[in-house]
Amino acid sequence: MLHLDLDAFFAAVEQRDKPSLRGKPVVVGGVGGRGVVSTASYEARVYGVRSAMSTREARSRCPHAAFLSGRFHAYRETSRTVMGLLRAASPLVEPLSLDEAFVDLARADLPDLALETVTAFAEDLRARVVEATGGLTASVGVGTSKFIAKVASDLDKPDGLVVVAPGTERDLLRPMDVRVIPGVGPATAERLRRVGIHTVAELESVSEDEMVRLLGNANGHWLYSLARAEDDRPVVAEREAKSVSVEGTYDTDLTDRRLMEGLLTRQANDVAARLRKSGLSGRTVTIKVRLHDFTTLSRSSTLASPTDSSATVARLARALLTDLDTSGGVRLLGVGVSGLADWVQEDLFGETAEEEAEPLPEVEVPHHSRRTWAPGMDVEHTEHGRGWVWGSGRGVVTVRFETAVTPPGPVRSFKDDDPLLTPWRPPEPADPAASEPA
DNA sequence: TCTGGGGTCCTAGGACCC
DNA sequence: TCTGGGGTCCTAGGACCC
Repeated sequence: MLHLDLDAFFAAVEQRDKPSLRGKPVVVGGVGGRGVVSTASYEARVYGVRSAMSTREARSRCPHAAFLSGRFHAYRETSRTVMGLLRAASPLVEPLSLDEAFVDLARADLPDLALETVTAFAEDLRARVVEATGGLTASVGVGTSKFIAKVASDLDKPDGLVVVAPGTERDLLRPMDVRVIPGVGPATAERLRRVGIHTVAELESVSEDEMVRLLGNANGHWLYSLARAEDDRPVVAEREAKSVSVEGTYDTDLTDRRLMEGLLTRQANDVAARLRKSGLSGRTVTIKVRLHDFTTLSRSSTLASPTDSSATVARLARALLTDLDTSGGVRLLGVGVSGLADWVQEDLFGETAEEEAEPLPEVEVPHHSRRTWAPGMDVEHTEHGRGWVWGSGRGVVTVRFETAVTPPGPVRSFKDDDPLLTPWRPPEPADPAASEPA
């Protein structure tokens, strides 16, 4: 088994495409007030910047780094190139993410699986990755199982290769922290720590029954095996999606229910559009709500038959919100669809099922402007999203949001000559009553 | 203004059916 | 009158991964 991991992938793509960033700290991730680091280049890691760290902290540790929000199209394209390279080497390739994959070497075109053969093959593969990607390096691990290959690829990062000889697996693992085992995260590690288990060697001494008692059925059996380097998971080349979801964290907490409904509607539209694009539909709609204090709630509802309709997903999502007390403020909203079924479009030709997105509710926004707000006028404001005027009254304008991202508040920057306001355009969807000038 | 977004899998309780 | 057990589906929450 071979595991390949592209080094600091997102940051490396940025440095490849923008020569001015080469040799400099680069941080890719959320750049908003509540963003986190997705990838830090090795130059940034010197300053202690790490994945999953808040961007705020990364900025304080390394203020001179380039902070980028990411160009996923470029990452996807480069990933495709690498995966193509792997698939040319073996028909059995399992991508784990854009920057990682397992390759079944037993199915590769190799005379044998001797250490020298496999080592030469892996070195050649690494060289080809550099060539095909315009300079991106990969760390590779090879071993007798997925687990060992993955552990091995981590041992000599970046730009390294480690081949673990058969028979040496358990000796390799014994001194390691239990966290090397996939599935042992912070919570499990803490549970183990409390009973005095820190290393794989210590884990080995626990009976299977005790392990199950400690960590539950699935995790107990799983850890018992992996502690002994027993892992016969096959490479699975094609996996079917089980859910599709969209979520967003807002720079300031949401308090306006109408706005929350509008945001859920937009997310539902996005999710349903993605379902249609991939020819899927699902029966269960789930909303996710993270409150100001980070407690996370979910509510779901299952339909009798699968849907890919924006209107259905949106209505269900809004209805599910009704259940929840959001008075303390909401930092995250999300919509997901699961229970997916292949769904063959009835009319393969003829009218493409270009479904109309569910219209977004309007939101009342107080403003401090003497301007006349004509319905249909575009409202562009980075802090409050983009939309158009739906109606207006004294000191208040009703905005139908297209892309609202934060809750409405006083619209400070709306001045009479505000460049963010553009001339009238016809409202859509047309509502005769609302297009009367105010 | 600590704490992303897209996922997967597991657990546990309740409803319901046989 | 009191008490079954297995299986499936649904819901909510949590751990984990990259």
